[in-house]
Amino acid sequence: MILPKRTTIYDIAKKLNLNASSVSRALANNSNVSEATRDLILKTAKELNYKPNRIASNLRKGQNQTIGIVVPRINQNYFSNVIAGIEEITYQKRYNIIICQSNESYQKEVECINTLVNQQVSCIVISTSADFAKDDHLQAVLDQGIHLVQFDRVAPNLDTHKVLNDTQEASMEAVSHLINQGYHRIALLEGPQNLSIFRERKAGYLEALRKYNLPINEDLMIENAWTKELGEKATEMLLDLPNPPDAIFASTSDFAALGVLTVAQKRNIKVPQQLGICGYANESFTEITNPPLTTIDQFSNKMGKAIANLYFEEIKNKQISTSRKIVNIKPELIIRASSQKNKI
Amino acid sequence: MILPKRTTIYDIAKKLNLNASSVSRALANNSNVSEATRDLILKTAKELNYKPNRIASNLRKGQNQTIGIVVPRINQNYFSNVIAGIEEITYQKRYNIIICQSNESYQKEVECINTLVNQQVSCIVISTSADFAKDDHLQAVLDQGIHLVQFDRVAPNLDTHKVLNDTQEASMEAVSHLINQGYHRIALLEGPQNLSIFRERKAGYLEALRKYNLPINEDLMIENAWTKELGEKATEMLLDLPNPPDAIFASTSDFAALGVLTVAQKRNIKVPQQLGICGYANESFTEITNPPLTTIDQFSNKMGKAIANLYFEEIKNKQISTSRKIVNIKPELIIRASSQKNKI
DNA sequence: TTGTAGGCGTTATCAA
DNA sequence: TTGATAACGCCTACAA
Repeated sequence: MILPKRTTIYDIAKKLNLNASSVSRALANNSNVSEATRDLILKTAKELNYKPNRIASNLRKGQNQTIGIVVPRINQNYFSNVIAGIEEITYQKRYNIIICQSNESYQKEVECINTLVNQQVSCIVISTSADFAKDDHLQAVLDQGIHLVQFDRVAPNLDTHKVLNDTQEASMEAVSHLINQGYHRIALLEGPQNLSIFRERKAGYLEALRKYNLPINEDLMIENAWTKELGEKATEMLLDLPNPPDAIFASTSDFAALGVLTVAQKRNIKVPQQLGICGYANESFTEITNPPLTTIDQFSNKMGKAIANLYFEEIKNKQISTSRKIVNIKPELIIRASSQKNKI
Repeated sequence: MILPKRTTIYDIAKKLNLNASSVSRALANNSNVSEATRDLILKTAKELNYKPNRIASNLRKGQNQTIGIVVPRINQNYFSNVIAGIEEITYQKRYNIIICQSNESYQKEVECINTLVNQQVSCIVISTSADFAKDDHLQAVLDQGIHLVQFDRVAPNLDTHKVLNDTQEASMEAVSHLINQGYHRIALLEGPQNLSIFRERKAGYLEALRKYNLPINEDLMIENAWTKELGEKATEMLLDLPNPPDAIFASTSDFAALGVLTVAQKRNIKVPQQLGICGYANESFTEITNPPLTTIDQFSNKMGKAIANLYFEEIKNKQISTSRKIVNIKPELIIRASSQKNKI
């Protein structure tokens, strides 16, 4: 492909009988250049339609004004909102973002990290894939001298900057709310327990049961129920129990909660009278189900902004090895009709 | 910030008493290097944890293996699906994507374009903002020797590669379907008419009315009704008419259609018996409203893949000025209960 | 205030 | 098959 040659600082310099370094200084607009020549340079730069070559600049300066982001799926509400939040801040700071998706595969996650390292990004922001196994690849990022911020799904044993939801407390609150509404046999839909966030949500559930002296029943805790379909299957199982639950906390996602609701409607079980439901994530559809779903808002957009701000304010100019900062965004229980037995 | 120095090809060369150019050749793994030395080089590269510096490589090669994407909002279902589709392909080709959002602002769109041009991306993929005014900034991209692919919301007068839905035909089909279901006073919720896709959707609506010899009524066409709230307001107005519509085609979005449904429910108007509804975009929630919404699937993920494939197969190695390719992805009418009066 | 020169890490060309 | 060298476009000591 033949590209029309771009104008460089040399072209500007030549036209004005100046040296390229003067042009560089003028365009950086901080150093010592006489006002006259600076104006002249800026004027001809515009005339010649000069666009700075960031690649060259980055190579010279040894850094890329870019933040790399790795998420399981770009087109999942939660993650796209986090990304949008990050972008809002990075844009103001004239940083770029490069986005990769791991597709919930550890293997691809490793490859994504490699790409970003090769691109010399200044910082990598990551939420790990579901089949997260080891954290060597993340350690390697730090070893390469690249900043690392983990969010949401984090490697618990790796001491890095993190932006988290207090997911255990939120789960505790949700289950406590169900109990206070008069539900006493509360089932749990669990996510993959290799991810700490799902372990924490389970811990919150157990904590609430203990707090209210309710029995802990293994039959009521269903593993890996984190899609609508798996939520449906789990619900079928639960409702077929000799002693079925009177409420289900879909700690994995609102999609699972939707699965619960679907099965309840199919079986003509009244929600919330006969079955209470609580989901997780405050997906937009939870408002419009019938009845609307109680759920937990994670403030994904705010998390994104927190991640970016953490980088610019606390991390950017520090050494890799110092001071890990943990930011906690408090999630919020959104109480809707699907769990309000008392109100009926 | 003090970075631990990365290993370069020189480090490898020094260790092996070779020249950097040999190392470069070995790593590029195509040119003429003896197998023995190549193996040696690859081995020590791994030992020294060598990571290629893509920035330097890109500078030297005068091209960035990166595609820049500009969309109104990252966290809108349609766009995040398109992006996910693009990423699937670019990832295989070892390209990166840089994503910017214009936030529906023309001003920010121009700035995004500039950033991407400065980053020397190989190609810019764009869907314009709602207050799209001029296409100078897009023309400028081409003038800079950067490939341009427009999708969905395109500048109609700018002759570039485009990936489109045949939105007029889809609208025509949708309205024809409503007519065939027995609705005869069909209202239209319009999007901003400065965007060609919304003009086309209106054209499809008018085409269907003409085809079936139905009168065209200005009162039934509501401008700028493209959010849930605006959809609600528009519906209130329409239902207050002396001669209200018996169906509403929310050509702008499913969110607007949801607004229609909300107002209908509030007024105890039965859907689809008394009011037919059709939305646009096949958002995930349309399946679970009560009744489920008839809508149009745009195959956003497929569009994303088509965009990326178009670039790699048709554009990448050609000159900017030659052969504009237009790819049409046929959208599909998804018929659900909200428009099926006949079935009742 | 301006000019000179060297280098960031690669790759491409030419010569050996 | 390998080595030497220049160049991609920019920035920054240092000298003038």
